[in-house]
Amino acid sequence: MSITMHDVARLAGVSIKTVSNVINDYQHIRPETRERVTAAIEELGYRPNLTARGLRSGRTGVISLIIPDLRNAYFAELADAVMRAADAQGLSVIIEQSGADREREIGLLGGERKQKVDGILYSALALGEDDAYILNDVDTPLVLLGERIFHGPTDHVTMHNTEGARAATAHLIALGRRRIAVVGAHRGEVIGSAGLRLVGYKQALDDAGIEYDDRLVAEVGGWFRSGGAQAMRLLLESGVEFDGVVAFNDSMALGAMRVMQEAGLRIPHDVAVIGYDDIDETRYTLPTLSTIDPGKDEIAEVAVRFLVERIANPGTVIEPREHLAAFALVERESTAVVA
Amino acid sequence: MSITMHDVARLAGVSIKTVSNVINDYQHIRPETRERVTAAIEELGYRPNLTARGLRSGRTGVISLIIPDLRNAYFAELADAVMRAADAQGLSVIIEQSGADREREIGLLGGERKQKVDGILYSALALGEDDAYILNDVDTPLVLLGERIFHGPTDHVTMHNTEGARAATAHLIALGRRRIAVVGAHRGEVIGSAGLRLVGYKQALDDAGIEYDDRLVAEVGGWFRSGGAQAMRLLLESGVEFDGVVAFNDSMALGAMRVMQEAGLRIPHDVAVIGYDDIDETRYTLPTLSTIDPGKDEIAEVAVRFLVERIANPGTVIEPREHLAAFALVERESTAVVA
DNA sequence: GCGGAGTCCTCCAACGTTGTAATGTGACAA
DNA sequence: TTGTCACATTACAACGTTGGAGGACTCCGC
Repeated sequence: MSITMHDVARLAGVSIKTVSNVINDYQHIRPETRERVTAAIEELGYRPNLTARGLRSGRTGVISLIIPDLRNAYFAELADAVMRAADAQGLSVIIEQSGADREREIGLLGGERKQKVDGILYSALALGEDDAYILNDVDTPLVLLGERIFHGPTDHVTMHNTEGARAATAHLIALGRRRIAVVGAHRGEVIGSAGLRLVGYKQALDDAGIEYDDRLVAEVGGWFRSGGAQAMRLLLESGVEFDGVVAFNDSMALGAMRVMQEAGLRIPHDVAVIGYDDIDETRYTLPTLSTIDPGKDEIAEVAVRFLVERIANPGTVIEPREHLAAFALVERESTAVVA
Repeated sequence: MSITMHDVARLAGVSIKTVSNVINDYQHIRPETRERVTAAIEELGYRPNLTARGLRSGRTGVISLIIPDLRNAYFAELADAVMRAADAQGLSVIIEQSGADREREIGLLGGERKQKVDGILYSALALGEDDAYILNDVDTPLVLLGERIFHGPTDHVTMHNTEGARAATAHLIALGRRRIAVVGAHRGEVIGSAGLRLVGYKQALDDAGIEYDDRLVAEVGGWFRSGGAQAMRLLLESGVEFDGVVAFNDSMALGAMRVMQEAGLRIPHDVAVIGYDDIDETRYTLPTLSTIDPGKDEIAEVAVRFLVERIANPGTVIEPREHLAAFALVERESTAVVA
C-alpha cells in the first residue's frame, strides 16, 4: 500500500523509532544516521500518516469554523480570513454551516463531527445569552465569535459594535445630516449586533444633541439585502423624512440603496448612506458604500491564536479572554460631501 | 480520559468486538445483547473515535474542496452547495484556497494536507490543458471541476459553457439587440470559461446572421467587478456603439453596469445586460441582473456523488466520467422588454 | 445422544505512529 | 579494571478501532 516508517527504517537500516525521532527533531541522533534516514525518506517519498499520528497524539491538525451561512458575504470573508490565519499555523479548517438555526447551532457542538477537530471557532447567530451554559459542556477548546453571548465561559473575540455604529452615525452627523434612519434594528434586543449597534447610534445622536425618533428606526428580521430593501420600502411609505441612513450591515445598506434609487432619491445628495462590515462588494456599487471595517483579519488572527493556545495547553486553565478588534471608518461615495 | 469501547464493553458485559459489531450493524447479534450494548452506549454517552476508525479503515470522512477564492461569490456559493451535498453523505469538507495561483494549485495536490482527506474536489483556475498529466500522479480520488482541463484522467463535472453563453446572447438578440458587446474575453483562449463562452456568443450571432465585430469584445484579466468596470470604461471610450452586453460572469456584469450607469446609460433601455453564474446578489441589484444559472447545485451534487463512488470502490477502475449540468436562463430587469 | 448447521460472541492481530523505559556504546575519571 | 555518564538507538506498549478466525452454544434431525 503506501509507504510507512517501517519501509524507511528498513531501507536506512535503523529502527522505526529512530525514523520517528528524525522526523520529530529529537536531539540525540548522530548526524550520519540522520542523513541516512532523511535520504531514505527522500528516496521512498515517505509522508507520515496523519491519522496514525492523530490517534497517537490526540490531535488532528484540523479546526472547525461554525458559521451561519457562507453565502453571506461577511461570513465568506471571515472564513477566508480564518483560513489564512489557520494556514499560517499549519491547521486545516472544516467549515460547518448552521443556517442560523438554533437547534443546528447547538447540534453542531455535540455531534460526532467534533471528533475530527482539535478546536472550534464558533460564530452563533441564533443562540442567546441564556444558552451560554451550553458552552460549558463542550470539552473541545472553543473560541466564541460574534455578539450573542458575552462573558461566557470561553474566549471571545468580537468587534467594537457600539463604537463602530456610533462612529458611523457621527460621520453622517458631521456631514450635516440630522434625520438619520436606521435599517436593521431588532427591537428589544439588548446584546447581539443589532442591540449594540443601536446603542451606538443613540449615543451619537446624544452627543450631537439630536433627539431620537422611533419612526426612523426600521426593524429587519434577517440581515439580508431583501430585508434592507423591505425596510426601506416601509420607511418611504411611512412618509417620515430622513437625509441619512445607517444600515447595520452592508447587505441591508445595498438593499436599501436600491429601493431609494428606484424611488428617485439621489445618494448621497438626498440621503447619505453608511453600512457596516466593509464587504468587498461595497467598493464596486453605485455609489460606492461608506462603511465600518470591523477588523475581520484581526478577529480571525486573534481567534485562531487563542484557539491554538488552548489546544497546545490542554490541562491548563486559562481565564476566558475577551478581545475586541479595532474598527475603522471607510469613507466612500455614499457619504461624500455634496455641494 | 474519554469513553472508549472498552468502557462500554465492560458495562454491558460483552467483548469490545461485540460493541463494535453493534455499532456497525452486524447481522448476528441477539436482540437482548444489542439492547444491553446500546443501553451502555447511551448511559456512558459513548462516541466512536473517528481517528481510530480512520486509522483502521483508511478513511477519514473528510473531503477537500480546492477553489481559488472564497471571497468570490460564485465559489462561495459553490462551496455552500458542496457542503450541503457532502453533509447529505455524512462527509465533512475542508476548503483550501489556491488564490488562482498555478504553483499553489499544484502544490495543494501534493502536500501533507492530502492525507487528512478521502478525496478531492478540484476546481483549478490557473492550470492549463498541459498540466493534465499532474492529475495522473494523484493517488487520492479526485473529481475535477471547472473548464481548464477536458478529457483528463479523472471524473469531470462542469457546465454547459458554450450553450449557456449562446442562450444568453440569443436572449439579447430576441429582444432586438444587434450590437452586443462581450465583457470578459481572453483572446486566444480556446478552452477555459472565457474561450468556451466566446464560442457560444459567436454561435448565437451566427444563428441570427449578425456579423462578429471584434471591437465589441472586451478582454478582462481577472473576472472581478473591477475588471468588468475597467472593460466597460474602455468600451465607452472607444466610441463603439452597442445596445447589449453579455458579461461572462455576474461580477463583471455588475462592474460594467456601474460604469454604464455612471455614464448615464439606462439599463435595459439603452443597453440590455446579461451575466453568468446566477449569484445571489443579482437578485438585488438595480436593475436586477438577468443571468445564466449554471446549475451549481447539480454540479455539487454530482461531483460529490462521483467522488463518493470512487472512494467507496478503491480498487475498481472506473472510466473517467464527464458530467455537464443543466443550465437555465434567468430573466430579470436588466433584459426586460422596453416600450 | 451425536453430528452438523447455524447463530452469537470472543480473541488476536493489525492500522502507523509516538512515549517510556531500557539497552548499547564509548569516553573518561577513579 | 571498573564505574559513571552522556549520548545514540531500540523494544515494547500503547492510542481506539475493526477484520478474520475460530470457539461455544443452541437447535435440529436422525
